[in-house]
Amino acid sequence: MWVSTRAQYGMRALVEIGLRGDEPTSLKFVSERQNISQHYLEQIVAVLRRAGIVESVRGAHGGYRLARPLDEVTALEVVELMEGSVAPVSCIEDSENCVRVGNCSTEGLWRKLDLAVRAVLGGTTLADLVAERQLLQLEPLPEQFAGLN
Amino acid sequence: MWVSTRAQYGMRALVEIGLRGDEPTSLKFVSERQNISQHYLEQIVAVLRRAGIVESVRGAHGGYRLARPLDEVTALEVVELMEGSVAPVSCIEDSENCVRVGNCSTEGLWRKLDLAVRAVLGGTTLADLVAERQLLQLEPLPEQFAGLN
DNA sequence: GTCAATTCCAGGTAAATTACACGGAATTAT
DNA sequence: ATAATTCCGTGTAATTTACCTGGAATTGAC
Repeated sequence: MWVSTRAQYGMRALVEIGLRGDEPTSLKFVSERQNISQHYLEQIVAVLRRAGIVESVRGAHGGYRLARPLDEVTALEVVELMEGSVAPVSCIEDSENCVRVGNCSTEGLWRKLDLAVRAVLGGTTLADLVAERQLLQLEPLPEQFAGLN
Repeated sequence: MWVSTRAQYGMRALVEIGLRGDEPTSLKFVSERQNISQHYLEQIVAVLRRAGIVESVRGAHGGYRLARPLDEVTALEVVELMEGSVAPVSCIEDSENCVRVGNCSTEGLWRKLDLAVRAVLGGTTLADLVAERQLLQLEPLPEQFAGLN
């Protein structure tokens, strides 16, 4: 039930980018604040760009900004994009994939799990995460967390 | 958000074993009915045995039976055992693991996800799965599914 | 007491995935 | 011009996954 670092980093990067509104946010900035390899971030954000979640501004003082309003990007969309799928087992996505489909003792369980995951991720948008992040920033953070979260 | 085949196979094997009550069920039988490599099953069931979920009967006509009542084995226990953990990210299991803990914009999301997964898996026992399996068997299956599910 | 059916065990392994790094080309504000 | 950035293809080490191999130990049936 693991979420890859690609998806984790993608989410954290989007919050960072979303937080700064229309001003383009550079990956150098994100990578420093979030302690993520810049080169790795490039690959991750490239996927987000091709999917129309962020848009890029090239050149000096360039960076990325959200291509859509905060509340129109769900965590489900992001995780599904970075992960390929959120389904716990292959037969749920791709019914053809399994001879047992419709006749399997565990199919119902995985289906319930899939729905629960989709409910949580689909019910959370970047707007929620940015809001949470801003709340956190109100309380001054201890030194060790400076520049993080 | 993937569940490994180890966990999938483990669940299916347990349903098969649970279905036959006190009579020990051989892995040959399980592997044929469920189309799972017998050697791979050995490794999986060995883990279940060491965890006290099944017990073995050695020798001819041996096999495995459940070590506990059907309704005292949750899917959560099995998946957690086979997978090591069901947490979506490491910082949830092991708070020490993350400098950002308590100060992270995405922590809440992963925590909600973890709870939802635990609710579904923890709310399902082998008794539920065996019952579902028995319902399926009432309707005669098409030829191609004979011996499956 | 032999034989067949089984669990038990200690390895090995090929393929895929993950989480990056490397090196540079193209673009643009200053 | 220069410096800051995105963009792009490729490489790679480590880990994980999903198995297989080859046997030893145990036990019921005859």
